Amino acid sequence: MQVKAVSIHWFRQDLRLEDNEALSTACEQGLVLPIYILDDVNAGIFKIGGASRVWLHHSLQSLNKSLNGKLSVYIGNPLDILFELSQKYSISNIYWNRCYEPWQIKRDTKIKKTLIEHGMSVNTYNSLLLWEPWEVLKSDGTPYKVFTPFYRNGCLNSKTPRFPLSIPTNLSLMNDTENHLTIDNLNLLPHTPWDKELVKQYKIGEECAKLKLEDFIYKGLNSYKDGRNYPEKPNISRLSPHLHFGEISPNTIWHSVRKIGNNDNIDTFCSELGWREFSYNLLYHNPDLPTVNFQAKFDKFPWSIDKQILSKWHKGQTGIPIVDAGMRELWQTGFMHNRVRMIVGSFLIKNLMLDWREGERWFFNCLFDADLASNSASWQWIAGCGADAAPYYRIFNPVLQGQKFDNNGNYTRHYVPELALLPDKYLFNPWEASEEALKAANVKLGDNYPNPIVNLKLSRDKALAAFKSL
DNA sequence: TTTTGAGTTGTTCGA
DNA sequence: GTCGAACAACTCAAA
Repeated sequence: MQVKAVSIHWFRQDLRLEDNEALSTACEQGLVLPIYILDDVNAGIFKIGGASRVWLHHSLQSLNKSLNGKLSVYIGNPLDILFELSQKYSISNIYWNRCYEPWQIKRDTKIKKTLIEHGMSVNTYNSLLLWEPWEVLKSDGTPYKVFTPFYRNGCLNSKTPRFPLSIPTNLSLMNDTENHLTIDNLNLLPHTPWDKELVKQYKIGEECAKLKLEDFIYKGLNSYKDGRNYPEKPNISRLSPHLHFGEISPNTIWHSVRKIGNNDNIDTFCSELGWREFSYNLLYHNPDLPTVNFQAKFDKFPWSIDKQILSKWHKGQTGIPIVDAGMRELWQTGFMHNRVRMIVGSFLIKNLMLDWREGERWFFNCLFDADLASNSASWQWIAGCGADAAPYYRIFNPVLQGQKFDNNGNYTRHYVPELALLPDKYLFNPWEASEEALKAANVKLGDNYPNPIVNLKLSRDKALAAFKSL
């Protein structure tokens, strides 16, 4: 007699066993069929980017291993797949953890409705956010637009985030034996093997995420508040890709850090999780956030369109060392330090005057941690058109930023080795170095390193005038 | 309804 | 070299 599963657990952005409320609850009911569905159909223009696919591939491999090879994977429209599976194995309980991107909400609402109409039970949980976006609202019932009150009043003054659940001990799994699709068949890896070098730098999966958190608490957290600004220092957690795919839950991170105690470093780190919540909250209440200026007055901003200039920004060939270092870090590692994200973002928008959506698109495709909510909220923020955004006159000077936050030049020299021999004084502004200094460092501007593609002062003044005219 | 205080991340200029 | 003010008023949140 065929053994019948009681439930399906549909893995999405919760690729873990620990603190997975939907999975734990499904396991309490009995035998579970765990599945993953690659859905590029419903995602449309928001389907996951190139780097994220690579991460996803390895994360699924890791998850499958934790599930003793019982993960069944599919490509296609989740409604059809769930419906077929439930018919084939007579399963009437479906479990998943909620996702919050607008296209996912639309899809999942329809799936839930249809399945319920067919007599099934659909059980959904929160394992991605600390607070539900529809629960954090002002007293008048409308969403927050400023971070500090959102975080202090909306989040910290409301209920304590759920304490993490342990790995289910009663994990009893089956797979779909008639499905022969493997994780390799999802074709998440690129045809040209650019991913090999990138992946070498990471350990992907739930166990590694947990170790990384412990390592950060031990080595990075103590000087987080200050150290997080320096791209060369080991004070950042680098948990973002793990968090995006749900290899670790925000609750696990929150409570692991909170139980240590209270100090500025811990508070600052927690507030970064708060910024993630704020981004999700903004996206939930403003589904157009990835494509439309949050502040409508920016709709008439005179963005420049110059594919060649944009391409130089992509490649890290702008002639501005700290900008090129950041863009090359992104290309070579699938990650960019937050301080440098702000610098390259400010440069794209306020010096090159290119549309923030160009930067958003590039980041979304290149970042392992690409996350629709965080990415769009952050680009809108740096562009000045977002919620609680940087004022327009707050334009980063990439020379000063380099001198201040990469003060020994280690970061810039690592990613822009052609400038490595320049003394600190000229590392961030080689165009101001004397002929002799350049020659001594074997730098030939316009030859082995580009001249700056814009004049920083003139472009700054131009941007100030354009923003002021709004 | 009105009022009041506050608002992630910066730079430049002039005293 | 250091420091405060200006940038420019505006919107938001909460009492």
